[in-house]
Amino acid sequence: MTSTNRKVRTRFAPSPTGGLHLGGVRTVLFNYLFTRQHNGQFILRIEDTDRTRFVEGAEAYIYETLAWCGLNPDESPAIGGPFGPYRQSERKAIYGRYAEQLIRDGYAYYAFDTPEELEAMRTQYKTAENPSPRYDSTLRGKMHNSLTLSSEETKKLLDAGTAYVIRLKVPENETLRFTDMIRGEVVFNSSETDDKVLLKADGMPTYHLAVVVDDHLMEITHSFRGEEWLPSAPVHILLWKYLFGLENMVTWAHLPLILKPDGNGKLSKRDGDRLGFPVFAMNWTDPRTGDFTKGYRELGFLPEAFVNMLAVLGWNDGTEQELFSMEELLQKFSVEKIHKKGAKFNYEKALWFNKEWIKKLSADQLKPQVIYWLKNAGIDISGKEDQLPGIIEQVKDRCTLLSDFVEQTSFFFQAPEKLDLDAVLKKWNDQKNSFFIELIRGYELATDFTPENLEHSFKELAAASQLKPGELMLPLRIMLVGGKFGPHVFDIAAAIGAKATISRIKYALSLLENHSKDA
RNA sequence: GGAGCGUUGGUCAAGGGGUUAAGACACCUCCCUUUCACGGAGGAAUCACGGGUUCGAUUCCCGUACGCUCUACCA
Repeated sequence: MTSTNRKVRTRFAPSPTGGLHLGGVRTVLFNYLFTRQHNGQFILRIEDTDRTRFVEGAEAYIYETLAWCGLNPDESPAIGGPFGPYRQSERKAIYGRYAEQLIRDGYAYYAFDTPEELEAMRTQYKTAENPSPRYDSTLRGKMHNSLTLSSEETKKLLDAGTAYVIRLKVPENETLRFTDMIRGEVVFNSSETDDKVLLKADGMPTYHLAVVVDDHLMEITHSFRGEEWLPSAPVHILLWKYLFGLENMVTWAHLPLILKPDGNGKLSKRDGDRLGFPVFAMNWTDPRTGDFTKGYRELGFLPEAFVNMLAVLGWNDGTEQELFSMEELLQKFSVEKIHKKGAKFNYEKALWFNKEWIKKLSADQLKPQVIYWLKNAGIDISGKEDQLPGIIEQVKDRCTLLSDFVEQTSFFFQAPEKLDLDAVLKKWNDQKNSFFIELIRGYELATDFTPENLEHSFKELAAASQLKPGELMLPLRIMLVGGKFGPHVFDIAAAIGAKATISRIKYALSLLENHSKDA
């Protein structure tokens, strides 16, 4: 009946008020997957009708986030399209016309109540049973509007330039229903919704008017939005009915919320700050306050992992599979399998996804990212680029975040800055010291510096010195790597070469000697 | 207060009238590993509660409880 024969068109309609929240990106993802599966078009529309909340740079941030995630729109303010403009602030006149039309048709009215009057109404009618009185059919007769005023009075006020809003005249006791793609049929009674403001005093529309008008004008067929919008669906249903016909209404899908890990409730940026994980996709600095908020990208997440993690937060294909590439998501995603229940966000699991994706990607695929992180950390890899894929291959199973590549690979390029001497000091003695002096001699003479040869001569010397190799390997590791981590120690020695190996051993020996003296 | 939505292990979840109720994260034990990881083996749930329907309900229906969202000239 509705849009089955129309070309699928969806939209993501964020407000440019700050960084993009996890939930926002997931909404984009589901939009995108659904749209691509139906060979439709995905539109980015900027809902900047609230001038007071507009934040410079937020729109650019949105483009960058979508690009990073590989979720680019087909139409947007930046790239244009046949249904522009795509910024609601630039469509102001359009909404005004529809609001006036609603008034002419008797579905809306002018309201002149000042904020103070509204406040007075709320306190006056507030009772224990009704803590938040609404501007609705029961009360509008008592307020200052074109329904209670004579048409002459109304005209006079309008002509005098009196500030006004246009409110929807919500009918009494009307059953309003629609079929949600995720929840099935949802029913409301119109008496439960108030006379929502459609057009604000500054002439800008509220979300309710703008979303319906634009969805119609932009020929949107399916609308994915967060569950927090469900209670305002009756307003939108009414608007569709009065303006464009219920038969043309978009098909809605109200997505479950992403909840905070502890306790309950919507996940907010503050929860991330409090619990120590990002909620925004990328770093964000509020230009007004200077407040800085960390993002997933800069923390060292791969976009593949970020998208994957979001996809399975509230969706699952019914199998055991958890790791999905974008191609697989495009193939397997289905709205029917989106959950109804909100999911508590689990950062540990998000890290796990990143770790899995680092393991999953090849060294070549990881290489540009690793180079970026190493350069950022001031590590000079010049002359060793060719070795990088091999090095990445050796350490990638040990990395959870891309940033971990710095610690896990830096010792291949430069001597460790700090040595975990405590790890060796406890069991250090002259015998071991002599062993390493001998080892240096041996390695200086070594012609074939392969891991196998190095290990072989190391063990031979250990046996000759009557020492257990196990007690010597950790010291060697500390000397070369700086700490108790990393790939096999002889692989590292071979990779950095004889010269570096020997100088690092010598340097460590000198430190150990000083410590022994001190003690 | 009201309305709407929801309720399978600590978390994410599969499943769905008859099952030993999958799997993953985290946690614990062990194996592998002369580091750290990877990997491997194992450990824990009568599916919120109460009624129905049924030969049989975690699965269907109705209540209850609990939770969430909304209740702005914000989206």
